[in-house]
Amino acid sequence: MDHIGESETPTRLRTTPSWLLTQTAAHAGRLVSEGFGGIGARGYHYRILAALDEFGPASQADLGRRGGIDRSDVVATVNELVAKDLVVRAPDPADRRRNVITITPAGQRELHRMGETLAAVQDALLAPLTATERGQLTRLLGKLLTHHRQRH
Amino acid sequence: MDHIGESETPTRLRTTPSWLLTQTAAHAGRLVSEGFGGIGARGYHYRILAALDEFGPASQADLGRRGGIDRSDVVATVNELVAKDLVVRAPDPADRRRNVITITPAGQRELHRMGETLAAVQDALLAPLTATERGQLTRLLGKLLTHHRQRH
DNA sequence: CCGCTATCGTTGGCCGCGCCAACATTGGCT
DNA sequence: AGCCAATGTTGGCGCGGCCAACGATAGCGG
Repeated sequence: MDHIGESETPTRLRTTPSWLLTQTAAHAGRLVSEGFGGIGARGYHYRILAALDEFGPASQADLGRRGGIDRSDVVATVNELVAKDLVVRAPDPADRRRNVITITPAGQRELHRMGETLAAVQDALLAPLTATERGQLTRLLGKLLTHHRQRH
Repeated sequence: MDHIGESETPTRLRTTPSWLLTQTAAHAGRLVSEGFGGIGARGYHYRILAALDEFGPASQADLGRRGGIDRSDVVATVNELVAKDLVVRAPDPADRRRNVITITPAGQRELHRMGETLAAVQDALLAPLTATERGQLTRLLGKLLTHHRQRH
């Protein structure tokens, strides 16, 4: 009758690319969360610190655009980063609507730490793939991403 | 100095596989949500209906295992499916801890409809990829998934 | 110069998905 | 009989993505 069995995944799911994507992304997200959670941080922090480090001081709106974060979420994230002294928020004298966000030395150190844990996560995530396969994967995902970013 | 520019993505993000994964998964999820949302459904519904259709009546715990859904979330989802008459919940006479969930004809029709919208989403999602590239992608993702599913 | 429109920061809220703890009920095993 | 495992259910948490509204400010066209 019913084998008290191995709980197989339905074919309809196993063969659906979007399912494979969201599932692997969920695994990746869990690994990243664990890594970042260990140091009291999360993805939004890394995105904003990375943008600040690469492009220099910026307004919150710019940070949101570069990191793909909603303006409202940028507010909360910058609040957290300010509380940790990883970032400084100052009004922009040239445009009084804006705040200028600047990364602090402590913020750069934190970014470096997060980068290391992220690198470890990548290794764990891509463990079953060869070097060439990893290249294929990043290429294909990049292709999808650039395509759908244009499409608004 | 500062070009009021095109809000480029930081290199640290662009080159991180887990970032590519979660971003493309976010796009995929948005497409799926839009498709399903148009018919008042969501991902959990499809997962459970698909499992029921392929393996026949099952307990809620089994459904959760097959669809990768937490027991508590299965409860809520089955409630919704019952309210829509897509599924029937009955106590299992052979094991009074369990409920037996059975898909109804209306549920099968709904599953079919959802399958069609899902197929359309896959096309939109994978539009920029050739057939062989799509095969590569699903193969690589499948490899990652089976690997990390074993690792608990 | 005035007024319209756009942008910015901020608040507050919503949804989907993944997960966990607790509890009472029931089954299975020894 | 007694212990342990499984089940369904309730309630809660966190992250990520998104939207609506508002006041303040800038910029632009008439």
